[in-house]
Amino acid sequence: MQENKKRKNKELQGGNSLVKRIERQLDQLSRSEKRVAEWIIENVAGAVDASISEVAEATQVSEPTVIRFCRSMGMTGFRDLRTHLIAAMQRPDNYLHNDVASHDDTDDAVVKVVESSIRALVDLRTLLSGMPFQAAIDKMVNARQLIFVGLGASGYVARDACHKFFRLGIPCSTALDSQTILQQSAIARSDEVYVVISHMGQWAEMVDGMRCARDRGATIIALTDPVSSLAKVATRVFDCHPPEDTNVFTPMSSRLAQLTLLDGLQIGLALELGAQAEENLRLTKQALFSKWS
Amino acid sequence: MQENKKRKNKELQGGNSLVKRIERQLDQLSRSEKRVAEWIIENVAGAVDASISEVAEATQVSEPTVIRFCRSMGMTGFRDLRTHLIAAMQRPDNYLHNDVASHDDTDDAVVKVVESSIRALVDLRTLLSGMPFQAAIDKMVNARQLIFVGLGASGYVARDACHKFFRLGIPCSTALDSQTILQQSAIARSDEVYVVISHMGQWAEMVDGMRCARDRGATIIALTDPVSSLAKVATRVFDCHPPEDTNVFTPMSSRLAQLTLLDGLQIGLALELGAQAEENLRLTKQALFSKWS
DNA sequence: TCTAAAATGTAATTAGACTACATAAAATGC
DNA sequence: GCATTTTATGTAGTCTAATTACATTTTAGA
Repeated sequence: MQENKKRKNKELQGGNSLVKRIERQLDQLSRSEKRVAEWIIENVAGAVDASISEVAEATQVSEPTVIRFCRSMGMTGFRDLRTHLIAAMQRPDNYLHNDVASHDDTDDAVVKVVESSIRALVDLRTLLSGMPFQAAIDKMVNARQLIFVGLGASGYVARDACHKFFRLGIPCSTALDSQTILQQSAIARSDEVYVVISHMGQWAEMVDGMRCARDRGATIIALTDPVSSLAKVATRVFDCHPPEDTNVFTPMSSRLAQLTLLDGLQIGLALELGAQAEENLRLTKQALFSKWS
Repeated sequence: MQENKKRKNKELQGGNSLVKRIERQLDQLSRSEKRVAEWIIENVAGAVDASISEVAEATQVSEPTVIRFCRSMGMTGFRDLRTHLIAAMQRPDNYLHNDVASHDDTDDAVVKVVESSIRALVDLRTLLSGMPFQAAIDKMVNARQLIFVGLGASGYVARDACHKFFRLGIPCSTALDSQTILQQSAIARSDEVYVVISHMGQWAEMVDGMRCARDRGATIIALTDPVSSLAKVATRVFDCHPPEDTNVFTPMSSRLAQLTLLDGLQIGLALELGAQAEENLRLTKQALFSKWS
């Protein structure tokens, strides 16, 4: 008993993912157990929330068979399996891609949305090393002003970023429509940094404006598709490949990656600026929190 | 010495967020519930393996009291609590590693930011099962209008959501400052749905406005801390616990969770609305993409 | 084709989670 | 300080999930 408990804990914390373990043993299972195994792999997320009868139902198998499957996997029972599944879900690399389909029920769809968002960020993590954070920050440190540029949905990202960066004590503004972009860039200065967010990087007015600003000596940092015309105009490019548009139900997880990337830039800049920026951050937080505490 | 030992123990068992959340609410609990809370904090590892009767036994408290404690913590029940404890156990002291420190270099900091964002979404994933998606969507399906409410940083989330939902063909608007919120809610109707985003759920004007709208029969869907006063006023609550504010360099990953959650709601609603909404989504995408293809 | 072993299901059992209601304690008003 | 309401807690029972024991079916080998 004592020993059992100890072992369980060790496995919980230790590396090897349960999902992979199931996959590995797949062909040593009987037909029914295999069905259970496959369903769980397809549906790790759902399995975590399911009761034994729901699993039995979904796989067209009897309840004892589900338990037998658990035992075959070396667990003491269903409860134990659930424990390990929950643990496995805490490792983001275990999430697989699953498109939302029109026959999905609400809960399935929601789970798929969240998982696709997680995947977007996991993908981002692998791309980080190729991104010019230090170069971008070096430009920002001495900037007179940061201007965040984005049209449509990217405008919301630009706004969010502006709101984040201003808390460092740097003058920040936004340009969220063609007119503003063109006017702003017409008076660009070499000590200004434009942060441009655009999935496609193909809007003519935006590219024109940025080219103009660039010609006037401003720094253009673009979060965009690296093959776009915007990327060609930019001083530095952060590779945000556009969403592959397979499915109308696919959410725009790419904007989460952009937001996170901008979070990274902001934190990086804060570190570079040192004590003064840190103090500014502290003060802006405090200004809100002191309302209640 | 004694205290030192205790503290060390605590750290070992979890610098994890759930334990912190329990600790934070400790003094808002009744005497018996507090005993349960304290036992769990001292004994996270054991609590994971325990059944409800074992917890009741160990704390000298009745079983329903244990369940009441779970509910007080914003969980749906004991099973739910166990799920969260297991999830929390999976990151023993990683939090220390994930916090950006002022001596980090840029690349380290950026990686930490991305990982903490991933963490936020993985946490969201475990919270999903307790969230009233279907109920919220049922209300939205027949709504005359959706009104997205948020102040400050949450305002950006509200805007983003508004922009997402309107593409389904539903009338959508935003209320992003106290004045607008109060005026809007003064004329609320029973066929309107308010979607309110607020970390703390404590801004008096917002809570007042929502109470008023609720009294007039409107549906209030709140993305907020489940123990807040906003939550008490809301028709449905999506548990978005506020960020534990340890560090000025911590990015607001919680807003990523909110955005993702709203993505899920929107997709779920699209599925519920069926072919017409799907067509609207397709058309709005096309309207943008036809510019280049 | 028969037999033994393995696989699977049925039905009953047990235990765990939860609810409704009752009682006790505390807070509030008079 | 007593009555009244509110809050906190426990008791007993219900319901559901997990598990076991046993029966039936399927499969593999002689």
